[in-house]
Amino acid sequence: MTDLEKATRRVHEFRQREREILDVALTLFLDQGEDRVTVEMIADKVGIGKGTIYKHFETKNEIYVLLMLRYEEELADIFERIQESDDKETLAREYFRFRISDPKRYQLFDRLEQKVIKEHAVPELIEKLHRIRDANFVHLRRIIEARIEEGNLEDVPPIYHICTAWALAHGAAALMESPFYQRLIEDKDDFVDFLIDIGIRMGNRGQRGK
Amino acid sequence: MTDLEKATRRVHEFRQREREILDVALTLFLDQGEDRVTVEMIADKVGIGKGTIYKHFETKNEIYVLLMLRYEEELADIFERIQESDDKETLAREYFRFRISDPKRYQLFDRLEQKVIKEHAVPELIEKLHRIRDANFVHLRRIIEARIEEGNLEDVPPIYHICTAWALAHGAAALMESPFYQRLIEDKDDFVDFLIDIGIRMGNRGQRGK
Amino acid sequence: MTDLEKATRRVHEFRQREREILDVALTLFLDQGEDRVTVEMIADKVGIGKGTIYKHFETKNEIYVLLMLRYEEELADIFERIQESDDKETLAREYFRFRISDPKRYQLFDRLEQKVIKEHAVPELIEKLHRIRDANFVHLRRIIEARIEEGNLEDVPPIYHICTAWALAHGAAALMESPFYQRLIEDKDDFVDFLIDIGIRMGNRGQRGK
Amino acid sequence: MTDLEKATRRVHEFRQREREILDVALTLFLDQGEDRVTVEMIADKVGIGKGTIYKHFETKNEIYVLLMLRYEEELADIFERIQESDDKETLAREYFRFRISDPKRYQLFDRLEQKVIKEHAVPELIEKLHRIRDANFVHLRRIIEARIEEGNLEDVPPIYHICTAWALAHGAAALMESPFYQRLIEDKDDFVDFLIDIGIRMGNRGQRGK
DNA sequence: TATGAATGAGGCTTCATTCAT
DNA sequence: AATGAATGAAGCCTCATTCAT
Repeated sequence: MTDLEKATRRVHEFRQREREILDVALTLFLDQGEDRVTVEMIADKVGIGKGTIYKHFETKNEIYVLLMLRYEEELADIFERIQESDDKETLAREYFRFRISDPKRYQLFDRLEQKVIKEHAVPELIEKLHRIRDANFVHLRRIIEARIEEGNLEDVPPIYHICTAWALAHGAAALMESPFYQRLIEDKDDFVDFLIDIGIRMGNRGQRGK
Repeated sequence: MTDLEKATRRVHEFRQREREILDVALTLFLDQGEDRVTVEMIADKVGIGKGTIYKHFETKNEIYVLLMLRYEEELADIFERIQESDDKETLAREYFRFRISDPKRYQLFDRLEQKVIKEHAVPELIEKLHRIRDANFVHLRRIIEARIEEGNLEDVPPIYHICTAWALAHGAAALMESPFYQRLIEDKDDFVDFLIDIGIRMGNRGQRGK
Repeated sequence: MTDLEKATRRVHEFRQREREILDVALTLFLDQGEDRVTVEMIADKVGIGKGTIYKHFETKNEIYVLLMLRYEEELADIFERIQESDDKETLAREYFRFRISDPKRYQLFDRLEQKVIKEHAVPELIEKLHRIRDANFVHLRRIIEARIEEGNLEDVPPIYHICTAWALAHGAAALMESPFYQRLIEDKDDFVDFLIDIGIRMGNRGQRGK
Repeated sequence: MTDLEKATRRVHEFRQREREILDVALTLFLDQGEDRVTVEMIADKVGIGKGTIYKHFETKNEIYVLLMLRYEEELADIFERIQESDDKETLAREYFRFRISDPKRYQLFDRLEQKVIKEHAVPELIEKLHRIRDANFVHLRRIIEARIEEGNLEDVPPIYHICTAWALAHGAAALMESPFYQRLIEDKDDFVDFLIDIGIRMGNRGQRGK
């Protein structure tokens, strides 16, 4: 094996470990709440020393943001893959399903973002996060605009439709987790179908009062 | 002044101070985030000693929940006042407006509830909180049922409509706060009208695909 | 009723309340440990205000010492009553029985005395406590001396016999409370008889190695 | 130096520091009373940070119990070393001397055990403490049984003799510390000899009233 | 005289981060 | 590069005592 190969492999292993740390951190955060999870717990579960974590990430806040970035990139992938699809509804449906499917994770990220922003921590990463979201937005906006042009969606600024969808998805994620509301819904699958249906049609033309 | 009057006044002043503490706490929590606000900061701003806070509330968690209770009781008042109204839509509209009007507060409470529940703290108060919510629910449900009977709303379990509305309101509250989405909406009032309109009609009969 | 009578009665009620406070304090201390019992708890159980306690006693430490004084005075009463008795052994036996009979109380006082002395609190009361003990000592010493003269007890300084008896009684009190040792003794009454017997005879002449 | 050696040395140093902390804690507890000694004071005297203490011990209570464990293990060592000795009295004499020799320490532990048990803290360590005591007991019991068989000790359950000895030793330890009794004994050594002698013979056959 | 709200010093504990090895 | 012992700021909470009414 050449030195180059060795170096390459080392870099690869380093990245691999990074991913592993993030995976473990996410699991623990979801399980116990980010406040109860210490850096040491993460290190222990990965099987490395606490100091090693700090070779990969500057602060705990950085871990938070990197997890959010991963999430947003997954979302970007979905957009990418579906882009070409002719089905005008699939995108919206996928978007909702992805966002609602793992509400705990989404809620976690929501909390984390608020916390990190409040502390003005890792501003460059936050910047990057917002850039990716912007990009994802562009995709959404294009779809919306097309559907408005076709006369399917009410002709308001596209951002209105997007934000409304975002709000419903966000609220739905919270709903799923709420122990209070949870116990009042018997057939969860049926309800989710109902909700998604509403989400998809709620901005349709002719749906609001004339 | 009789002894009784004195005692009554003292009780009144005690309650007054309690309210004052809660007001200050809420302001600080909204302003700086509950984690950054220490009990001492609250005491300082009220102009009392740290220990005095603990004459009124057992723990910081109790302050959290009492704030949430106040919120939910305000909501109950709204329901009470509107109850008799004939206007089938007013209730829903008021509900949305109240919930969306102060999103920061709502988000705060959402975070607090999750935190308190995770720590299994002050379970009796949490219990009480949920009881009040249950009561508020009953009002909502009655309206929904009436509108379904009139044939205005799609005939699914009323809870579906309620939860969907809850989700949209919750998501809307979050949306308003999101620094990211915020900067993309120019005419906020117009958008809120759009959103509330959607909220009110989204479960209307005949709106979903046949 | 004359003013004098009124005043007398008031004084009497005041003393009565004082006794009541001490009774309640003792009960609570024995039950929950002096550290866990707050002045407020005592006031609540007596049914008076916290401030009232401080009309009767300067500090919590004073309550401690007054309880110890009561104990030592009870002991003095025993000595008084038995004084005239001819039975040379009764006194010693009574002494042991009294001391051992309520080990929890004795242990409490032991702890309290150490605490108060360590803090150099209420030195006059501590002084008084020691004076009463001295007086009780005199009684004990007289008996011991008489028995030595009769040739029943080994002829060492009387204080030796007294201290040894004190030590055994003290240790016995601790023993009774020890959860560890407690479970190893089946017939407690039988053991106490054995112990008292040993206590009474342990300094008898001719019992030590020649 | 190999990595293994390094690791070994590091472990050794860690244990060493642990011992150091316990030593300092004991000194301070004996000197000023456990309640007046804060964790910070211990850290300061050892010359380390407050947080470091918590790398070694979970709570202040754990420090308490570990000190007690050390004491009980020293006792076990004494038993171990003397085990083979033929001298039937040496064990008892050693036991008494050890227990009485450092009364302040013994009293401290007694207080600590009561406190820790009352708070239901570190139950596993308390469990372990009791196990060691049980083991020490077995040694004592064997000796006692042998002496009963030889006809030297009164034939009552061996536990009676043990508990009586325990009580006397415990009481003697308290006695030595009592500022009150202390000033009445002039020749302390002579008295201790007397006491130990009594301790050793007090259960001898034929000593109780026929 | 009785009250009880107010006080604030002081204790224990947590944990993100640093740095010498 | 990896480690993990050390750090110390910071937070929550307790409670004996005071004092104005």
